[in-house]
Amino acid sequence: MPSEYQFPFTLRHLAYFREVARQLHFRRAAETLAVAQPALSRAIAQLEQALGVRLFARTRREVALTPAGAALLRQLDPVLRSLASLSDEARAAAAGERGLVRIGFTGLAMATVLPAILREFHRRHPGIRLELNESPTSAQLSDLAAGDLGCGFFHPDATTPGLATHLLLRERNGVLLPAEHALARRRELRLRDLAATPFVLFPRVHNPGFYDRTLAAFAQAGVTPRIAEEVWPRANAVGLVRAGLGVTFMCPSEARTLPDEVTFRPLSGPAPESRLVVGWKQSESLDPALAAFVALATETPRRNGLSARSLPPAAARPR
Amino acid sequence: MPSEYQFPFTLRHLAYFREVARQLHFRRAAETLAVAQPALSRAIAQLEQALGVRLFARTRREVALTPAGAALLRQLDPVLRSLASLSDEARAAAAGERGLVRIGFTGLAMATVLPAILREFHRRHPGIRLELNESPTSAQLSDLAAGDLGCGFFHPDATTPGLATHLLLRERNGVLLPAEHALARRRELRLRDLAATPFVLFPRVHNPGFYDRTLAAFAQAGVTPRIAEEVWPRANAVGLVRAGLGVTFMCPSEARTLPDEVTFRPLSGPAPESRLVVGWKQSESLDPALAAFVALATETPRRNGLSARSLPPAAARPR
DNA sequence: TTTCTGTGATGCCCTCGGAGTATCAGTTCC
DNA sequence: GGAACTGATACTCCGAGGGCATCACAGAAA
Repeated sequence: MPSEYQFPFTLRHLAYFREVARQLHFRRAAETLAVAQPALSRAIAQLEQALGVRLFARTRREVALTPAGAALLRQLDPVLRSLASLSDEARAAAAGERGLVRIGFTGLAMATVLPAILREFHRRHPGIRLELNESPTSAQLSDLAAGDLGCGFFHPDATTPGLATHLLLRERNGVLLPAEHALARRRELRLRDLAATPFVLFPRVHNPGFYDRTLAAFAQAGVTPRIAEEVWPRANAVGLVRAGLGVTFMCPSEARTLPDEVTFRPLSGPAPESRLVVGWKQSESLDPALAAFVALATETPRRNGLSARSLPPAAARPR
Repeated sequence: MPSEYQFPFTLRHLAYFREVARQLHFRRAAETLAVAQPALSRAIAQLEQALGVRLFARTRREVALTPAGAALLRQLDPVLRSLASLSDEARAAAAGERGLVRIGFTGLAMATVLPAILREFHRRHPGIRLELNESPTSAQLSDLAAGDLGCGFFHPDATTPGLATHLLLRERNGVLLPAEHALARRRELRLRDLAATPFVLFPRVHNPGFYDRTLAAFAQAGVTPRIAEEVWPRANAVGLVRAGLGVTFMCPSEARTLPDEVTFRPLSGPAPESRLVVGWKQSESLDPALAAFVALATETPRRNGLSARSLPPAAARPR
């Protein structure tokens, strides 16, 4: 591994060489470079000695490039150009015009608010790349704490210290059931109607908040649910319902595009509630690219197709 | 056009930054770089001021990269690498391991000696690119004089001053005639047999030496040729012969792969002679890449499939 | 041939910036 | 509260880079 770069020349030498090579005339090049001619002669001599190669064939009357000089000149411009762009790139990164934001999300986020946010963000900040990872709430929380994730779209449990969150979505769930299910003919269901029906749920660890609210809703309705299967990610629950293994809960937002063999019905009375937040690590100096993303994600979310009344005031704002 | 590159930083700044960014520790980085820690602190501060961007987030106890610093670090290595390769490339060019040789050639050269030379040269000097242009002798001579051509494979006329040449090929021509031609049944022909047959030749200007030797051979045989067509490049003469428009001269070397409709027959007695030389501009300091090519082209040419006795001693050698 | 003009190289001196030493100011751990 | 460690600052020194004057040489002009 090249741990050290030691250069036998300086950028000054290279810039001087370039000008002499372009003009093939020391005096004029010196004038262009705004230095005296002797300084230029010395600088070129130093560069030649540093490289161990003669760069110019000088007669008393003419200056010509040697093959080595020609090779150097040919290769020099791209290098100088990318060197010059270094500062611009660094400034762009500082201004949040470049960068990478690592984003975690759950299936509900991708089914609801996330696509619109991504599209808009890419429009506003084309220089910032996004890295998207679907992962459960629990994993996102630890990744956020470890700094492996810039921000996450997840389902909040208790508030985690050091984490700022902003509520994006709060929806009463409905029920997804096989189309041929007896209850599918009703327009609306109640939890207690489902006492005898096996449920498809998910491992509590992945989203304990929603899991617990679900069981609380059952308790409130005076029913003990029959949990037939646990599956993850939740999107796979649709397949199990379709196969007739049971019914499951689902947000109305998620229920827009469904196969024919399943039916979505809203719940009246007690119902589990899904909450989606965007969360990021509290910090006084947020990465500019991340700050830009969070700013967009926490904007007034009317354009996400949610009715304004379903949303509480913002919990926190970056910066 | 960016005529001037002015850098607000030096390579020293960049190398220092890189080391601090890698170690995230000023004191240890200073030790690695073999400077005192204050010098490093100042250099980084200067770089930050020059770029107008904070590169490190320093607490009294910890150093971290800012987004700008991360961006700079990410982009820096490739630039430093190509910068470091500059000297190697220049040295390689001086040593003749890099470069470009512009080569002119005629059809005869490509049909005989050139392919083997090109193959061997590419094997020995993979870093040197070759630019190949087919052009007549006259054009090559002026291009060589003007420096637009490094060396040429052509048919010598009078020796041109300032040009070094080396004879590669000297062959008595035979005759190429349509397969159904009456004379095609003979194993060998004489020029005077061809008195009544129309000839396909070429404009004298393109190769006056061979043209004149051809007419001289006719005169020696006591025949005045009937010139039916003039065509250039000479390879196209095969097509005309094939079409039955006449016969033409050809080297045995060229006559190895021919269509069925034409027949090659050697000449006994007087016959025009083709000469092929490689020539280059006489100079005390030849471009290393060109020198390498000329050295190969003027090597003992046995491997070109020519009998040694048909070749005079080398006329000149580079260097 | 001689003179003149223009080329890049060299000698001398000065200045400015980078480096080292010593030290400071703040943080963390015991 | 002290010890140990961090990066930043003050001060001095020195050498690299620059300018000015000049040299050595090659063509052009007379």
